[in-house]
Amino acid sequence: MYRTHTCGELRLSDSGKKITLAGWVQKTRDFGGMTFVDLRDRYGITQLVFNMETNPDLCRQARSLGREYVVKATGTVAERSNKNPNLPTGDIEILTEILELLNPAELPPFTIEEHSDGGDEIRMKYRYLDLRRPPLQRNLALRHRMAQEIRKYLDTKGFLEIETPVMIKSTPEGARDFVVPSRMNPGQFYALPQSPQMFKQLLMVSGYDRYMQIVKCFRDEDLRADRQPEFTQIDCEMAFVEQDDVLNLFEGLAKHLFHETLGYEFNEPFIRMPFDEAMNSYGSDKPDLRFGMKIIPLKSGKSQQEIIRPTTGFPVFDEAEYIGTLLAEKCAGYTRKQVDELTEFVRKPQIGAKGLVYVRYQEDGTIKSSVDKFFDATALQTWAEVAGAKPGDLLLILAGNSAPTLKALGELRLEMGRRLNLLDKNRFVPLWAIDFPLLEWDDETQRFYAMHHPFTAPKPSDIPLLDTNPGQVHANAYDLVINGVEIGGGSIRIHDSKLQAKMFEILGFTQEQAEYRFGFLMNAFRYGAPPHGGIAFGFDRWVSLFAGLNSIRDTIAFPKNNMGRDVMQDSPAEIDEEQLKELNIRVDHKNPGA
RNA sequence: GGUCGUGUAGUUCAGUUUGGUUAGAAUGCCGGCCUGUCACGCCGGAGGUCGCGGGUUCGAGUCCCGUCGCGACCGCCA
Repeated sequence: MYRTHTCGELRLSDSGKKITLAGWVQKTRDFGGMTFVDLRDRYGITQLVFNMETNPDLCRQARSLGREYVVKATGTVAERSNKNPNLPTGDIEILTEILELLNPAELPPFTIEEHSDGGDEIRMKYRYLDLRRPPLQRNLALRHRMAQEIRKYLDTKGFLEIETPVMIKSTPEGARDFVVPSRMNPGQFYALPQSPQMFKQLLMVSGYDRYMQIVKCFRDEDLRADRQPEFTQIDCEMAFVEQDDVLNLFEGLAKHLFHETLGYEFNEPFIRMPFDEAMNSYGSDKPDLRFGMKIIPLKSGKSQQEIIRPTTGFPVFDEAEYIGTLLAEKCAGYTRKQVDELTEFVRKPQIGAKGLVYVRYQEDGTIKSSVDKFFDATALQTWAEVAGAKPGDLLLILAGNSAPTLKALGELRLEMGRRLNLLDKNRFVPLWAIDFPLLEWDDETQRFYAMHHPFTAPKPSDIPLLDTNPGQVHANAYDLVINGVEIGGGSIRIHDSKLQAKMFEILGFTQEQAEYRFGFLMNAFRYGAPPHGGIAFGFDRWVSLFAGLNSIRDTIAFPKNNMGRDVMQDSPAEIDEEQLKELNIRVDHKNPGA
């Protein structure tokens, strides 16, 4: 028997028990006359004690242990004379009688403790060592807990977990596919699913009216801190439901998860915010509602609003399609340097604003701005009033074309939120973003693309617009957003094969193309498809949000870096000529000799 | 495809702005001492292809060119 207990469970009440522990040596503290060894497993740390007087041989053996040696120790639980209040097992120690070395260890390249001294790069290379650290173990345990609670909750709601294939047919829309060659079908390829979208809709046709799956999905696109080439979705679909049914049920799931894993309660229903409002007030379709600071329009063609009048000789404003401002409360005291930093921030190519106009509503009631040359005090006063500014506040104004300016204001709003410390990691403000546009126009290819995916149902009242003004059609689509993070999204689907055919037509598919790619789905819809809809959540993101992480990498046991490489395995890698031959594949390197 | 940051001891970093003696610190590691530590302490020691290649120079960690790795972001991600 290797152990009778774990390293995290023994307490004062176990005193006198003869026990055996097994684990890794975290640290030895050698005092000459006596030696302490911290023994670690994933449950905790227990101190072993060795005394030169009682057993010199054993004590010398303990001294020789190195970090991360795997050992087994048998002894008696005893109360410590010096207790350690920082350790759950700190009231006791093990008077060790037998010490068995199960396996020595090479010196690890970084310290394996709560806070390692190693950087990201080396910890990724030795991921199996990093995973020994408590923070990683907590993250993976949280992930496990959440997966269990998701299955538990959805099971009580009658969902069946059904697996769908991983090798499927490539679809042209959306992200790039990862592709798998077929040896038995030379020249032909499977694709890995970007999501089980069509399969879950087919399951609805097949009568499995509540489906769920925690499933890997694959997208061959450039990566970010919150994007991996393979990631996990909580994929769900329901038949005979309307949008409200879906939102209500999965709001229940979200509340269940918050309650069970964080003990966090919501007493109010989640806010439901139309896409247009999110864009106009927050410059984002995933607003962070942990703080206010809404965007206030000062000039907007759409709303006929024109607080800022022309005739000023200030072309930046005169020529702007849109002018908007943020009210930064109590920031009138910002120094020149701070304002310059903000200007620099909005001028970064990623943000793309040309410049930043500020208006200080000073404590003494006077107003100062960077455009005093062009506007008199009365004009500035009007802006301040519209923005609801009080003495001591600062207005930050951007101008330009509507969409990019709103987006830039949204980024500036988040930057101010960070600077003013308004982003509390322990507070969660969810919302449902609803009423998304069905289609997005792409200038480059001169065609519409589905904003969600091509199976999303238009709002029934907007269907006539499909012929006259497709860009104006709204969809029965929705996103769950928490703290500015898109946690999940879904839609009510088209279940009518004629309407689906029309969608493909609007998206520029010929009938043949649609038939080739989606024929099986359209066929299925002819045999009695129920009205249905669903949602999919980014499981990795949800875990990282709950764990308070900025990256999803540490919610995944073996993640890839931002080039899609596994630096531990060193994958992807070349394969043997023999393998290629079998697959009828010839590699045409862009850079010969690579 | 683009922007920005970064690469120096096992590890985390300083040194690079302004080229100049033997490249430092902390931590880890090794040896010695130490009977109540738990960030143990004290004494001693080892440890460097300054990412790689080229160039400028009497002289390059430092300047220039190229290249590679890592990270963040924009584009992209239905």
